[in-house]
Amino acid sequence: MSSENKKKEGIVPEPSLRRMPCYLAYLKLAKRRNQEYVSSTHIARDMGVDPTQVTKDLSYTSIVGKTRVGYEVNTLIDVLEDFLGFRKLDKAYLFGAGSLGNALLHDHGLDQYGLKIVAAFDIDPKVVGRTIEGVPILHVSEFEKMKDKNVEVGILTVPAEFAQDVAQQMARGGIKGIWNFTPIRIRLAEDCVVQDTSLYAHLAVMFNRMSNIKK
Amino acid sequence: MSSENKKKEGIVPEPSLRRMPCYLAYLKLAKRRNQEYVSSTHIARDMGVDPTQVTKDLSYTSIVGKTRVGYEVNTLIDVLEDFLGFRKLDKAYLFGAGSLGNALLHDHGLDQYGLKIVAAFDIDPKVVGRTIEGVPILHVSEFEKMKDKNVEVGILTVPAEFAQDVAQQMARGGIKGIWNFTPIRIRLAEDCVVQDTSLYAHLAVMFNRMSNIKK
DNA sequence: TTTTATTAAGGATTATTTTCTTTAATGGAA
DNA sequence: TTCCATTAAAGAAAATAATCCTTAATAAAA
Ligand SMILES: NC(=O)c1ccc[n+]([C@@H]2O[C@H](COP(=O)([O-])OP(=O)(O)OC[C@H]3O[C@@H](n4cnc5c(N)ncnc54)[C@H](O)[C@@H]3O)[C@@H](O)[C@H]2O)c1
Ligand SMILES: NC(=O)c1ccc[n+]([C@@H]2O[C@H](COP(=O)([O-])OP(=O)(O)OC[C@H]3O[C@@H](n4cnc5c(N)ncnc54)[C@H](O)[C@@H]3O)[C@@H](O)[C@H]2O)c1
Repeated sequence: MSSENKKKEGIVPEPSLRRMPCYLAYLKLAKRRNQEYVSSTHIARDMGVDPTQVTKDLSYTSIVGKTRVGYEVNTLIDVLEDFLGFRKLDKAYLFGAGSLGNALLHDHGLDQYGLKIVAAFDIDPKVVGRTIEGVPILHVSEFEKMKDKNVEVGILTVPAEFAQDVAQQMARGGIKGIWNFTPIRIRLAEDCVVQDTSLYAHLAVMFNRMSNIKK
Repeated sequence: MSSENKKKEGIVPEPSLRRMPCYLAYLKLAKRRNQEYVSSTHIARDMGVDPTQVTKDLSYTSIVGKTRVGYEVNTLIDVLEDFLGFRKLDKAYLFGAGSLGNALLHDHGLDQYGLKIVAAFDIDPKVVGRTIEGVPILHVSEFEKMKDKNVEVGILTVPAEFAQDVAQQMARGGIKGIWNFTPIRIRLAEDCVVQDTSLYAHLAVMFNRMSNIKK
């Protein structure tokens, strides 16, 4: 009888999820300052957000705060990292070892946040066969043969015109989550999550806000 | 009498701004297929969004659609690129030439979307003085002396603990828009825009949605 | 011990964003 | 020509998210 509700219940709003890594970063700085407890009031003041928004966001996790004291910093860090999936390391394939793909391959920061690129795929003979930062670049045709059940995340950095096709290929190959850096909206079956991260979109917002200020 | 309203009026909602680069990408593909006109109905169907959302979003620009026909593809591309600020090239400084900063320096895609990194700043003697992809890496102390009025955009890729300080330095040096890749919420005066782009936030959302599907 | 100030948490209210509905226009078919 | 199907655009309604308000708890001060 609650199966229709089940869909909604347990669903965390995207705005809240997006703020959580910010709280995490703030807490890590607080830990360095040897703070044992930190209250939503202080988090909110320091971060320039609303205090009740902080408690609401954190209430989606299992953390319980102490009245008049706040949240235990160490516990909250653990809870958040766990909740956000930053603790376990997900293996990922990268599709499209071009300019942006190369940039991501050169970046070591992601390892600390639960993501490890184990192989890259491309079609350009000039890059296929090479190795970047220890990650082999294979031809996309190799992907079909691999079917590694341990790799569920795919990073999509191919040119826009191939985005939809490659995404479908990824889904067929068992990829369950696509981190999509192209500005294309991917249409796929329900069992594959597509997370859009358009850098251009952020640039567009920044340019617009800048021109607003100049009146 | 309308000065209180002036603040609101002309303000484009962030969700709309974020969708616009997607429309642009879609239109460029349509142009390649030699489509002269494209309607909101078709854009919406292909992209998996609501048709009225498309018209609402596009109504923030100067474009006017033709009843029963749609929008002229070429005009809409021009209008959108102009509206989003992708036409004129903004010069940018990069602060923090570490793993992510290097990645951005190696990436040539941004040039096409209105952003050109002309110099990078760091404090690490191991990188200061070097050149990456033609971009010189200078010591941050050099920034103070430069005061180049033509550079209004700053890219922030320093470790979290220095983010606030470096951001303040940037604002003092005349930077009007900070593209913030750190997970820290920057607190600054009103005349400097801060655009947060936390890759971790997107990862967090993707991991969460993936675990939801697994039930 | 009593009071005070601060807090988490839950519910109510307000603001924002999305979706639905209606209207008027118009190219193309009959 | 007349009708029909499709569209942009504007306004209404619904859904979602942010903010405000209240309550109960409790450390610290008096
Ligand atoms: N470069 C950026 O700054 C940037 C920023 C945001 C988004 N993007 C988007 O990311 C995507 C890639 O951008 P880029 O600048 O790296 O382009 P790019 O042309 O440098 O790289 C694309 C790579 O994908 C490969 N490729 C093409 N078809 C393929 C296929 N079927 N399977 C696997 N690989 C294939 C190409 O050989 C090439 O190496 C584009 O959609 C772009 O819009 C780029
Ligand atoms: N690497 C990633 O994948 C990634 C993704 C998202 C966000 N981030 C964020 O981006 C930031 C940088 O990450 P990273 O992995 O590149 O770290 P990093 O340590 O590799 O690079 C940081 C660089 O900043 C320099 N620096 C330090 N203090 C400075 C100062 N005062 N002025 C100028 N430069 C200074 C350091 O010398 C170093 O070169 C962090 O805040 C991180 O959270 C990183």
